[in-house]
Amino acid sequence: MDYNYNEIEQKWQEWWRKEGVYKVENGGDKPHFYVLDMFPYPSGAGLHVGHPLGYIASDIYSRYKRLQGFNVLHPMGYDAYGLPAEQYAIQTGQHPAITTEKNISRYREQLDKIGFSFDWSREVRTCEPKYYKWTQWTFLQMFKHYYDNGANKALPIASLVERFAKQGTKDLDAACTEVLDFSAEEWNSWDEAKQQQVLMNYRLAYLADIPVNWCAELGTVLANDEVVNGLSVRGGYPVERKLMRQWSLRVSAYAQRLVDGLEQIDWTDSLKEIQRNWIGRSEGAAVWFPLANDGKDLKDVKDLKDPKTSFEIFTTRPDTIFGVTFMVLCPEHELIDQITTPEQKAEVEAYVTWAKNRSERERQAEVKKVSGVFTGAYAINPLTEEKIPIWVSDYVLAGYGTGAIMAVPAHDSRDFAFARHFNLPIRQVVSLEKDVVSDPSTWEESMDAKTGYSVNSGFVTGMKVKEAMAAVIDHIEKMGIGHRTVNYRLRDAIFSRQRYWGEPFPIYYRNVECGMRNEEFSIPTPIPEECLPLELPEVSEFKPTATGEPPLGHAKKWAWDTKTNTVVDVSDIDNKTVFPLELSTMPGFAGSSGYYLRYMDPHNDEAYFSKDAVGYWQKVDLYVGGAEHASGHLIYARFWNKFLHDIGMSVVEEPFQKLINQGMIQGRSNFVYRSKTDNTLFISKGLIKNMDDVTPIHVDINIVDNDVLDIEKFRQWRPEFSDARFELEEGKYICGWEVEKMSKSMYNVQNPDDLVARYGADTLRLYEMFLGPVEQAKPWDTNGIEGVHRFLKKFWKLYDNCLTAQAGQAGPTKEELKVLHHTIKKITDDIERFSFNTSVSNFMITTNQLTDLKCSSREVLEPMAVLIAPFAPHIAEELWHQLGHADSVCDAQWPVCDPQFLVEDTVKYPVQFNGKMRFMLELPADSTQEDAVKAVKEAPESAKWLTGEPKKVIFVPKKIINIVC
RNA sequence: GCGGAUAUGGCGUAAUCGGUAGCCGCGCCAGACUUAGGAUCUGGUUCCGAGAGGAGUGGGGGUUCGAGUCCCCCUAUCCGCACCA
Repeated sequence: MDYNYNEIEQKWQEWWRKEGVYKVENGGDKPHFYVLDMFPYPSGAGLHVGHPLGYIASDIYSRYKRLQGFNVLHPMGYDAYGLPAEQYAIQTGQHPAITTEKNISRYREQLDKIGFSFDWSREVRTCEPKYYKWTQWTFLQMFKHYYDNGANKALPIASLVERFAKQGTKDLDAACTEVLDFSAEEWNSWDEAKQQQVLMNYRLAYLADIPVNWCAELGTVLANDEVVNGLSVRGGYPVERKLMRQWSLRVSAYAQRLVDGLEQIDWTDSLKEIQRNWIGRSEGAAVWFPLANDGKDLKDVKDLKDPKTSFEIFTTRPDTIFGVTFMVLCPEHELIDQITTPEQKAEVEAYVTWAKNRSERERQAEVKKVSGVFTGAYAINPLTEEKIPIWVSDYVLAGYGTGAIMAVPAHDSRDFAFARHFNLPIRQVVSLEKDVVSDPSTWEESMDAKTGYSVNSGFVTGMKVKEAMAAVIDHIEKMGIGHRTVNYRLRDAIFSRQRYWGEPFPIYYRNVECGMRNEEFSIPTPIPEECLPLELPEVSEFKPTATGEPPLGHAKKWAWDTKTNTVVDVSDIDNKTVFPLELSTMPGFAGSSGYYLRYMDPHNDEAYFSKDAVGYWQKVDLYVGGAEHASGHLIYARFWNKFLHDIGMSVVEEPFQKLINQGMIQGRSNFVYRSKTDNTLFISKGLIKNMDDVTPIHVDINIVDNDVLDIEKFRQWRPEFSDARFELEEGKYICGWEVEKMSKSMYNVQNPDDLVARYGADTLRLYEMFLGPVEQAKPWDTNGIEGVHRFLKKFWKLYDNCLTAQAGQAGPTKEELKVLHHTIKKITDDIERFSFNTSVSNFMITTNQLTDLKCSSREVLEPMAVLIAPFAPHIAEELWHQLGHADSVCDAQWPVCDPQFLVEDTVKYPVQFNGKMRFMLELPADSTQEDAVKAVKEAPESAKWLTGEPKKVIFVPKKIINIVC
C-alpha cells in the first residue's frame, strides 16, 4: 500500500474538525498546561515557511503534553488591527475590515493544511468588538488607577482624591509626570477642571503633552520600539520629535517590578538582557547644585533645593564629584532662560532653536558631532565650593534623569569629547593605582571604568571607587543636597495613534467652557463601563481630515450623549449633554497585551475572563514566538498583566513562564552569473575565474534544484533569457547562493502550501524541525526535504507487515523492545528540551533499525505511532486507525520507557594504572570486580603496564577501573 | 562603544555526565534492478596518504589520565542597545 499523504491528511483534518478533537474545557481532574503562540498579523502576503516554524514546535509540545495526560490549552487568533490594512484602505478605498477578513481566511486555510491542534473555538480577533471591549475596559481601569510607590501597586484614583481632600500631597509617594506640592485647602478650593488636570498627573493611563515620535508619512505617532535609527519600523519613513497631546501608559511606574520579575521566569539570558537594557535601571545619586548668581558663594545659599536658585542633576558616579569642571543642561531645560547672561543670550537662543528643530534622524546620525554653547552662568560645586561654568548641549537628553548633568571629562567619554572640543579643563579624580596621577591633557580617551582609587578627591582620596561612591552619597545626604536614587531608561508608552484601524478610546471630552477636544478646559471622561464596547465608527475616508485631525474626524456619528449613553451624530454636540469623542485610536500593542488571558475564557461577555478560568489556567506555561518582540509586546504584556494582577484580575504577576524564541528563517537565494562581455552567456559558478567579469543575477529558487539550474525552465523564465547560452561544468550549471531576507524581489520566498501539496504536511512539519534547533536562525533550504519524505515512506512501509499478515500477532523480540524503549527515552528527552531536530534524526535511526529487524510486532509499532503523533499527526492517526483503534491517536497515552530495556550490554571503562589512564576497556554491563580484574589482565594493552599481580584494584561499575601496581 | 550569542566534514547538523568526534539527513562516489531514471535498494564518503599511519571541533594557552564540552586570552560572524550621565 502506498503512502498517499494528500488523501490521508485531508481525511484526518476533516475528521478532527468534525469530532472536535482539539476542543478544550476549563477544569477537570487532569493537570493543566497552556501552550501559546504569538498570534500573527494577517498580512496580505499570506504565510511563508518562516511563520509555521514556531507553530509547529509549539504544536509538537502541546500534543506531547496532551498525550502525557495534561489538559492542554493551545489556542490561536489574529492580531488583526494594524497599519498595512489601513494603508491598503487609503489606496483602494477597501474597508480594512474586509481586507482583514479576507487575509484571515487565507491564513486559516494555510494553517489548517499543516494540521495544527489549535482549539479554534477559542479564536480571538483583536478587531472584534466583543474582544476589544476588554482592551477598552483595561484602558479605563488604568485611567481609574494610579501607582502608589509605598504600596508598590496600582490603587484606585478615588483613594487618591480622598487623600488630596484630607492632606494634599503630604507624604504622597506616587508615580507621576511632574512632582506636585499642594495642600488639602488648595485642592478643595480648585474647581473640577483643575482637579481633573491634577489627577491626570497620576493616572496610569494619562493624557499629556509629550515629545512624541511623529511620522508625517504615516500621519501618526509611534512608540519607541516602533522607531529604529530615526525611521519607522513599518515603511521606513522619517520620524521627528514633536510635542503633542497624547494618551500614554505609565509603564515606567512598573520599571522595577519589570526588572525584578525577570528573575522568576524561564527565558533565555539574552532575552532577559535585552529587556534589562531596555528598562535600563541605573543606580546613582541626585544632587542639587546651587547657582552662583551675582557672585554668590555656597554660604550665601539658604535653600539648597530651591528650584529657583539650584538645579538637580543625576549621576551614576557620585565619587567623581571632585572632578566636575563644567555642568551641562539639555536644550529644553527650563532654567536656561533664567540663567543665561545678556552677553550669551543671542548665542544660547540660537543654539536652543537649532537643537529643537533637528529631526530625530539628524540627531542620531550626528551623535559623534559635538555641539554646545556656554550660558555665561556658573554653578557651585557643593563639595569643593568651586564655581563651574554651565553649558547647554544636546548630548544631554531632556527625557532622562533631570535633563542636567555634572560633567566629569576625565571619567566620562562624552564629557571628555565635549571638554576637548571646547577646551575645557579636565581633572583626574580616579586612578587605577593608588596615588598615581597622570596629566589628563595627554590622554587620548577618558577613564570610564568603575575601578581603581580616588585621587585629588578631598575626604574620599585613597578610597576604592565603590567605597568613594557610598561615602560621597552619605555626605551629600547629610548635607541635605541630594540622595541615592535609581533612574530608568524605560519611558512611558505612548498610547495614541492617529489612525482609523485600531481600538477607539472610550473617552469623551466633557466640556466646561467651549466645544474643543484636547483643550485645557475640557475634561476627558470615560464612557460608563457598561456601555462598552465603544465600536469603531464608519468613516467616509481613511485619511486624516483636511484640518489634520485623525481619520475618526471623518466619522459622522462620533459624539457621546450622556443622557442616553449612546453614540450620536457629531452635529448633536451641544456641550451640555452631548460631547465629542476621542479621535485617536489605540496602538497595535493594545490588543496583543492581554490576548493570552482572553483565550482562557473567550466568550465571556460579563468579564474580560472569569475568576474560575484564570484560576484554573493561571498563566501561559510555554510561549513561543520571535525575539523581535523583546522590547515591545513582551514588555507591554508583562506590564498589562502586572496591572491586572494589582487590580485582582490575573492571579500571577508574570504571564509567560517559559519563553522559546524561534529563530528567523531567512531565504536562501540562488544566483546565475552573466558574463559582462557577452550578455547571453552564463557561466557556471565553478568556472568563474574572476567575479569581476560576471554579474550575479537572482534566479527563482523554484527552477533550481540543489544549486543545479534547470536550463530549460530558466530560458522560459523570462524573455530576455530565452536565448541564453551556458558554460557548464560536467554538463550542469551550478548556481551560487547566499542567505538573505525572504523576499519576493529576491525570488527566494517559499510558500508552505506548495510544499504541503508536493510532500504533505507531515513532511513539512518534520522537515522544518529537522532543519536545525528551533531557536537558531537558519536559511530555508529545501535540499534536504526529500530525505525526510523518504523517511516517512519508510515509516509507513514498516507497518505493512504488521497490518497485512498474521505476522502482526508475533510477539516482539527483545532486540525490538530495546529499540522501542531507547526511542521512547530519546524522544521524550528531546521534546522536553525542545530539541526537535534530534527527535527527527532519532525517528530515522529507529525506523532503519526496525526495518533491519523486519519488525512486525504490534506491541512495538503501536507505541511508535503514538511517539510520532506530535510530529506527524496525520500519518500517526491513519496508522493508529489501521491498527484497529476507533478513537483518535490524540487520546492515546504517551508510552512509558521500561528501564530494563535500556540496560547496555557493554560499558566502556577507562583503565588507570597508578592513577594514570592507559586505555579503554569494554566490559559486559553486569561485570563484577572479579570480571574486571580478569579482563584487565587479559587485555593486550595491559602487558605494557601490568607486571605481576596488581596491589589493589578499584572497580567502580559504569565508571572506572583503577589499578595500583 | 556597551551587552548577549555563535564558531564542528562539501552543506544542515549530532555528541544530554569531561570518556573511541562527526549520529541522522543532504550532496557526492560505486554498485544492483532497469529500455530509461530526477524511482527504488545496497555499500562508501572528515582531511592528508597508495598504504602503514598521521592530523583534526575558528586561533593561542591552561586544568585533567582524558576537553567539541571546563577556565583564561584572541579572532570572526550574527543579534540587541546606543549621547541614558
